[in-house]
Amino acid sequence: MPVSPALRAAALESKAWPFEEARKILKRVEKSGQKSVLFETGYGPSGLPHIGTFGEVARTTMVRRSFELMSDLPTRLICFSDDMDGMRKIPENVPDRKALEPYLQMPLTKVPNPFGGNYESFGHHNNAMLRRFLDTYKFDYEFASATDYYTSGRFDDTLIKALEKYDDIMAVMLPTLGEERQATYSPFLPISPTSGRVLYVPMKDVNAKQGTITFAGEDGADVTLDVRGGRTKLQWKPDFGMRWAALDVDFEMFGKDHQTNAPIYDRICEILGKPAPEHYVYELFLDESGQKISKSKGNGLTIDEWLTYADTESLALYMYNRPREAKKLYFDVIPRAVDEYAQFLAAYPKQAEAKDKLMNPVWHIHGGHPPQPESGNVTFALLLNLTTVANTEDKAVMWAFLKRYMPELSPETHPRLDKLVGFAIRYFQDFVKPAKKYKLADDSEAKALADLAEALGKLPEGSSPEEIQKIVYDVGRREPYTTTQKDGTVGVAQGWFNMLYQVLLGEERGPRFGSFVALYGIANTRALIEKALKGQLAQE
RNA sequence: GGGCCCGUAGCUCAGUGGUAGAGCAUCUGACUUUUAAUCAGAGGGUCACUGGUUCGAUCCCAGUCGGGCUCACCA
Repeated sequence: MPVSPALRAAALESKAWPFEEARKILKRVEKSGQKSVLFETGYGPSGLPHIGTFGEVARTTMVRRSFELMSDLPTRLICFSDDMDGMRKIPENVPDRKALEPYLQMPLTKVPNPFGGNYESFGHHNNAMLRRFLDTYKFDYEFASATDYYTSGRFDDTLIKALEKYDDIMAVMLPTLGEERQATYSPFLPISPTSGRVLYVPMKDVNAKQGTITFAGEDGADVTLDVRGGRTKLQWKPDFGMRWAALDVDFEMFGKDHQTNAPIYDRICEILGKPAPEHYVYELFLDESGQKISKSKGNGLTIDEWLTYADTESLALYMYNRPREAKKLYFDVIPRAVDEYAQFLAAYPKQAEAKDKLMNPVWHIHGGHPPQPESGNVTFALLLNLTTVANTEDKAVMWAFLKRYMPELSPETHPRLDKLVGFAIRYFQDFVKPAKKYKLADDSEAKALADLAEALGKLPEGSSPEEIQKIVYDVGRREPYTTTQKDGTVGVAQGWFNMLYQVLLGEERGPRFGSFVALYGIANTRALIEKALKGQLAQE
């Protein structure tokens, strides 16, 4: 789709971070005169997809879409899995760990899949998980496997180049290593022709003309191996640079943990004759108490947890916001993200100037095509509150509450709201309900409740909230709940209602009780009272 | 030590070269048969500090102080 000149001009000026990054790429392509642009994200073989994976692809895509506003050059995104890496240790979370022991140090694509199934190997399994993950969020990407790329020969030319520049590469690498490691370091890792393991051994000879390396094999005898066709792979740092050079990668972002090493990857890439890609360093996430989130610690939020309680758009907003800040990632940020997203989306159609539209996060979240916002302004914070008040796990009851106040709403016309209702109910089930503390009714309270149940029983199902409320007051007008009103008549004290909430709902406060009964149902309420009188609620 | 980021209301955080903002919390008032997904309002900030650029700086620049994260022969 052609980009309007006004939009393009705004993109070239915009201060939104994806545009800042895209401009760096634009400068680069103007200089090189290249005809296409390649974005890359990379994955370690061990980790299953996690929230950082989502963030990296989402953010890279934001830069990509921003770039497309500035330039007509075609772009691609490659998601590269380093599945040829040796299995250094057996992951904790696999069945029958012992069965994997014989495969230690072998490329992951040679390790049998501990999860069984149709996948050729553990690596293939992990790749499939990654792809399924990315597909779930409808990312536009091309998957790439290190094993495929190495074995098919796509890296061969660059590997030969690395042999030619072997000394230069060593000169970059050695100063970054400790003394001990320096003695044995090699940028080339042969795959043992006998055992299939990835070998970390020093080189005895490198021959660029022949395309071979020579090293001491596992039995001690010298082995000479052609580096091409997947017979060798490169060490981590040179591998980055080699890959960038071989694929002509233009942009790759990564977390701060790579920051110090990035200049080394870049240098290798340049030694291999290609300009290093543009980079963007993002911050890692912290948990509620400010500790770094790590998979092994299991702190912070997982992507599944986020998406249990909120939608993808809210997570994308979180990822858009200030990638360079170490942000806390825990439950409390979710409702806010959901509501802010809705606010930004509602504002978008009203924004007349391209400049403002491009500063709106929803432009980036939706790649320039945000959907129409829904009418109504029910916030997620409100819905979360409402589940507590309504004390329900039933969407229909939630909607009944909603419609009483805003009759124009319905699940059919407001599908997004309906989804949020579902999320709010999960929140209720997981956080509110377990925290409930039901009070056990004492004798006089039990008597009052029994009277209430009886009085309610005389009302027909479907009575109005007002009728029910009248009964509730009538029954409550007894000791110790009476109070004298301004006009001198006998009224019902707040304590009566507090008792009802504490005993029946496990809350300190609640909705207007007549409304609650009308929506919850008279028979249901009587059953609830019965359970309370038997002490069943307090036991739960 | 190198690098990155942060410092704005009691708390969590937005924000912009032109009179400081939200949510929560606090307080006040109204209303309902004293129950709140109600309504109206209030208080509270040297925008860390110092200098510079500018007609004007919370914002840009330099420095200072304070805090967080990251890197050390793992990819």
